[in-house]
Amino acid sequence: MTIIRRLIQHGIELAKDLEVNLGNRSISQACEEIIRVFSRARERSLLQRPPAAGSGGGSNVQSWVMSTDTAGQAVLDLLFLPRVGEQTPAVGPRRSTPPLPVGGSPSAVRDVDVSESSRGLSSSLQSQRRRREEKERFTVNVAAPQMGNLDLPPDDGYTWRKYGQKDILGSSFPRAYYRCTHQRLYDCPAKKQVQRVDDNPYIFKVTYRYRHTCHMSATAPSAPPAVGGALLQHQSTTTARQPPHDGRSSGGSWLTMNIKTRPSPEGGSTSNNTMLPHQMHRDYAAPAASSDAAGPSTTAGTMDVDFGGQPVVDMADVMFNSGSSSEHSIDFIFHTIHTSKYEQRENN
DNA sequence: CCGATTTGACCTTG
DNA sequence: CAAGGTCAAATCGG
Repeated sequence: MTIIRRLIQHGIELAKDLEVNLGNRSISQACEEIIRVFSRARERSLLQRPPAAGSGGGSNVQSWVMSTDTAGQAVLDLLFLPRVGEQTPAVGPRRSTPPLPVGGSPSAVRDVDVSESSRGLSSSLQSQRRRREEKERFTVNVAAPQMGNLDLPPDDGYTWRKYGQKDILGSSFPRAYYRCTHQRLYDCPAKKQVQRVDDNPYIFKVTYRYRHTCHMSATAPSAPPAVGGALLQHQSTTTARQPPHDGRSSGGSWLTMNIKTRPSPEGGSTSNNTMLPHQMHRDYAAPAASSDAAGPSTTAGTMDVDFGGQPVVDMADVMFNSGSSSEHSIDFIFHTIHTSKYEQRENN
C-alpha cells in the first residue's frame, strides 16, 4: 500500500509539475511519465486489492490522497467526482435489493419493461417516461484506441450486446446501439450508443442510458459483496475487467472513460454542461432523483460514502479513464475528453 | 449449439 | 414525413 501511495503521490506531483511547467517541458514526455506512474499504481492495486470491497486499502489511499494537499484534492476532484454519481457505466448500482426474478422467462423479464415502453402505451405515460429517460442519460467522449482495430467501441468494463446500427443524419459515422448483455437474464436496462465524433474519428461519443441492474441480483454473475448497502462496488465483479481479447484492453482500456454521474432531481441539474469539479460535487451529492427505474444510490447520498468505498484500483482507473468537464490540462494529458454531460431538455 | 453481430424493416416522436 | 431507436431474422463464429 505504501508503494501505491508513493506512486500516486508521485503521479500527482508530476501532474502538478506538468501544469506548472507547461511549455518548459515536452508535454508528451511528461504525460508518458505520469501515465507510467499511475499505471504502476493501478497494477499494484489490482494485485493488492482486498477481497472485501469497500473496506481496506482503497478508502485508505483515497483519504490519504485527499489529505495530501490541495493539488492532490484537485486531482481527485477532477478524477473522481465524475464517476460518483449513479449511472456510471463503470460501477454498477449498489443498493440492497431482493434478487430479480431470474427464473422468469425472457418474456416475463421483458414484460417489466414493456409495461412502460410498449408501443401501446398511452402517450402521456410515454412522454413521462421519456422525460425521465432523458434525465438518466449522459454522454462522454472517449478516446478511441490509437492502434489496432479502430472500429472497436471503447471498453468500459461492461459487456454489451450490439442490437442496432444506424446512419445518423449529418454524421459521417454510423451510431451503434448497445444494450447490456444481461438485459434478459437480469432485466438490466442499461444501454449505450457509440458514435465517432465527426471532426475527430479517434474519439467516440458514448451515450449511456439507464443504470446497470445486473449487479444487483444476488444471482447475477457480478453480484458483489454487500458492503453496508451504500458503498461502492467495484466493477470487476461481473463482466468488468475481463481479460483483453481484442488487443485493446490491456494497455488500451485506460483510454476508456469511466464516468459515474448522478442524475439530478427534477430541475436540479443545471443546463450547464461544463460543471466544475466542485460544482459536480455539490450537484451529485444532492439527493438522488426519485427515479423508479433505478435508484440505487439514493442511499449513497454523500460523496464521502462513495469515496470511502472506492477501491484504489478504481482511482487509478479513473485517473486514466476520465477527465472532468473543467478546462484542466488533465483532459489533454490523458487524451480523454470527458464531456460528461447530462442530456437535459427544457421542461415541456 | 449457443450467443453475438449484422441489417433491413418497423415503430415512435417531433 | 423524416430521423432516431428498436426489433428480429439471418448470419457468423467460437
